Amino acid sequence: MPEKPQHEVTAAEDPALAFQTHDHRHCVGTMLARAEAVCADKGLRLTPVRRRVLEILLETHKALGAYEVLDRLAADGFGHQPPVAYRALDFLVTHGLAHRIQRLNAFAACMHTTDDSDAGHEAVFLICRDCNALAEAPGLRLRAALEAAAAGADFAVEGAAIEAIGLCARCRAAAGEGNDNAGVGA
Amino acid sequence: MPEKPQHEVTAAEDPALAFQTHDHRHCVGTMLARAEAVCADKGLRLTPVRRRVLEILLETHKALGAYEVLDRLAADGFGHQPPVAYRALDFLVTHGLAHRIQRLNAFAACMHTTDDSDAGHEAVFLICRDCNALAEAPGLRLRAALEAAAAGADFAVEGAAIEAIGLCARCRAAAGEGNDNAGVGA
DNA sequence: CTTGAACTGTTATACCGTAACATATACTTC
DNA sequence: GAAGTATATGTTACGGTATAACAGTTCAAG
Ligand SMILES: [Zn+2]
Ligand SMILES: [Zn+2]
Ligand SMILES: [Zn+2]
Ligand SMILES: [Zn+2]
Repeated sequence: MPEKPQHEVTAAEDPALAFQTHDHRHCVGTMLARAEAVCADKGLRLTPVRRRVLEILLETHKALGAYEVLDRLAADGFGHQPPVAYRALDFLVTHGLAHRIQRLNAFAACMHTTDDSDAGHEAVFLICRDCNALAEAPGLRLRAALEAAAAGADFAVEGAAIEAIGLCARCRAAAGEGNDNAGVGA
Repeated sequence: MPEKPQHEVTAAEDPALAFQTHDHRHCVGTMLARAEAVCADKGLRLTPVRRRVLEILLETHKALGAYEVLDRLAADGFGHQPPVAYRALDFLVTHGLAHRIQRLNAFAACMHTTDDSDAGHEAVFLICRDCNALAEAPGLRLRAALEAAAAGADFAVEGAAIEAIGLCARCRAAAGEGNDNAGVGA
């Protein structure tokens, strides 16, 4: 069954979209614009490599390995060596424009519009083990629960990685009906 | 200031102990006994390598890299090749006797006595960025909060890694007073 | 234009993890 | 106990992930 037409909403506002067919150009445009705004605001330089890396990450709601990113960069005429990718990725992660997904040794574009707690903001990552799509859900509640749990050990939380593995609605449905369906989120 | 004398409590019952001076032999004894009980119960074989790996992990409330474990194994007359360590570690992780800490690409002995949800039980890891000590706090509340957050994206959580970075009480105190203090937890 | 800081690119290397196969040990069945 | 099967241990070899160190380039002032 085909999806209903989408209105102008990005996965930044509704994480569930990452697992659905949607007009992804809105996601890309919104997040790229935010990146430019953030950099202008903080006096950071969104150089060609960095911008291209962000674009590459934004192409899909999935996490990409550094070497995958590197291959794409190389194909675009940038450097062919790991540090080229890692440095750009570090820049994006440091300034809250991308996230490292520990579990996958991979990176994904940040999907937040709210630049209130810009760098190192808290997020929860939902990773579908079937289609590999990745959504970024708001983690404020979880952060509070985490700090409560940590308080019991007299531990001061500075940052947290919260990564859940599971099945998105689409893949659950497919599994239940013996259906097969193609990729999503790009 | 020296710590007050400890009674017979392990880090399994009080995660905070992982960050304090304590009689660690209780931790080791308790967890080793639990491992044997679990294996006997499930018909698993806690072979010499596996047992030794668990002992190595139990030596300290810190996460150890696979190659670090391997070096210790080799020194004890076991194999010198990576798979020797990885297989034993996989066994321990699979059966809930150890955990993989994604953020550190490292492993730590499980510090739970409650074998209710034996394998793959949920836990929150608190990692002190200063002394590298690691505590395992109960994660039931967080798991609930996580499922609630995931429900918003119609995502079914099957497993989660929750890893917090921060400062333990001891290291906070040391930082605050310009003190220096030695290692802890072993 | 000069100077220093930041960015890009390179070589080389270290760390983390697994595939594939050979050997040895432990259970099962006769 | 012997034969056969499953499990565990050990080895070689390789692939994926990440960083150190250094050289050249671009940029923003001064
Ligand atoms: Zn999108
Ligand atoms: Zn999915
Ligand atoms: Zn202990
Ligand atoms: Zn500490």
